[in-house]
Amino acid sequence: MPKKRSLTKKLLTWYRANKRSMPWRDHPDPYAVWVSEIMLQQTRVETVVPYFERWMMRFTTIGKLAAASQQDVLNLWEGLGYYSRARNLHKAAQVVVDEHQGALPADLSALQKLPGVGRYTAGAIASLGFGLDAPVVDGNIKRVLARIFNVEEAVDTTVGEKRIWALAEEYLPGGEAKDYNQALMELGATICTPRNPKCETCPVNTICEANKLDLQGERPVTKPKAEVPHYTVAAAVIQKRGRVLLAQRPADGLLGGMWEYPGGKQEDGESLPVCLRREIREELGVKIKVGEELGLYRHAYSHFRVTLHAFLCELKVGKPKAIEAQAIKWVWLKDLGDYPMGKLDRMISETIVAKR
DNA sequence: CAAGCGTGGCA
DNA sequence: TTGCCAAGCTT
Repeated sequence: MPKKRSLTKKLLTWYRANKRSMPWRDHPDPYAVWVSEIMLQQTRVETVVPYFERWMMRFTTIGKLAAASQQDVLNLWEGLGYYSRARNLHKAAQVVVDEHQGALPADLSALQKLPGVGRYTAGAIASLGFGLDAPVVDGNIKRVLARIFNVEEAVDTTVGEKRIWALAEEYLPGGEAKDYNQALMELGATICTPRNPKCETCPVNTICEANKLDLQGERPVTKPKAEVPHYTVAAAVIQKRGRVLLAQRPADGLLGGMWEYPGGKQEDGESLPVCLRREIREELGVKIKVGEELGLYRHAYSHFRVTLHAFLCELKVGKPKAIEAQAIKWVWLKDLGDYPMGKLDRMISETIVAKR
């Protein structure tokens, strides 16, 4: 086993000489650390930077965030994905105002009680925001520690996770958690990468067990992943006097709270127009006439792929009432930007505008 | 505790 | 084109 002192010293020295500049790193305060950590969940630094800048400009304090509408919050988050993060951040801000006088608590277990804050994020706010001695484990750290210590258990199982957290805690240098945690993550992001790690320039290559055994490619061990299903989906662009009908998705689940063109999944053996008429009847309670196809869009989500066919439609019978959807609204084309949508619906919007 | 939850970059 | 993965959390 590597010696603690020698490992942590090498990592800290390397980090202080090589850390990248980031907006939340250059002026750290607990609120900025919190927002950045939520945005960075499963998301790359370069993607987050512009969202973070806009967010901190618009919601300068936790109080301002708490007082905002969910619509404004989702709008700033649009395009970033995993929208429950935005809804939870908003909710948590209200908890912080109501129960912690508007300031984040400098306490690991109190932090972890906030919606959207798990063990990693609580540790990150505690160490990076408050300078406390708390360990963190993210995807980078799992990989880095699994290689340095040649961990043979799969890191995405309960047993493997426990082992990694124990290593993170055991090797945490007292008083240096802030830089040490970031050093491990920075090493994972820039040197100890999933593919083609740059072991030649790694500051701990003489200590790393996987490097010594030439097992970098075999670590970390993970369990096999499930196949992703493929769905065919139909969406209706229902127009009326220059406006289109948007429906708001239910608050939870996929794209929760976002606006979309109504429609849904094609069932076995069903034609697309039939699918669309059925979905619109169930979702809005009206009948439509299906017209020409506006476009075909392919998109990959985390756990499935879709091919979406969008059709220009007309209302035939009845006035749309929200049944499956939370709410519906006729929206001028120029106002589409005010409504937070997922990628696919945004693509359809662009096609509509381009075709006019 | 396995499954659900977005999007973009890269090989 | 497809699969993999990226500063995870919730149910």
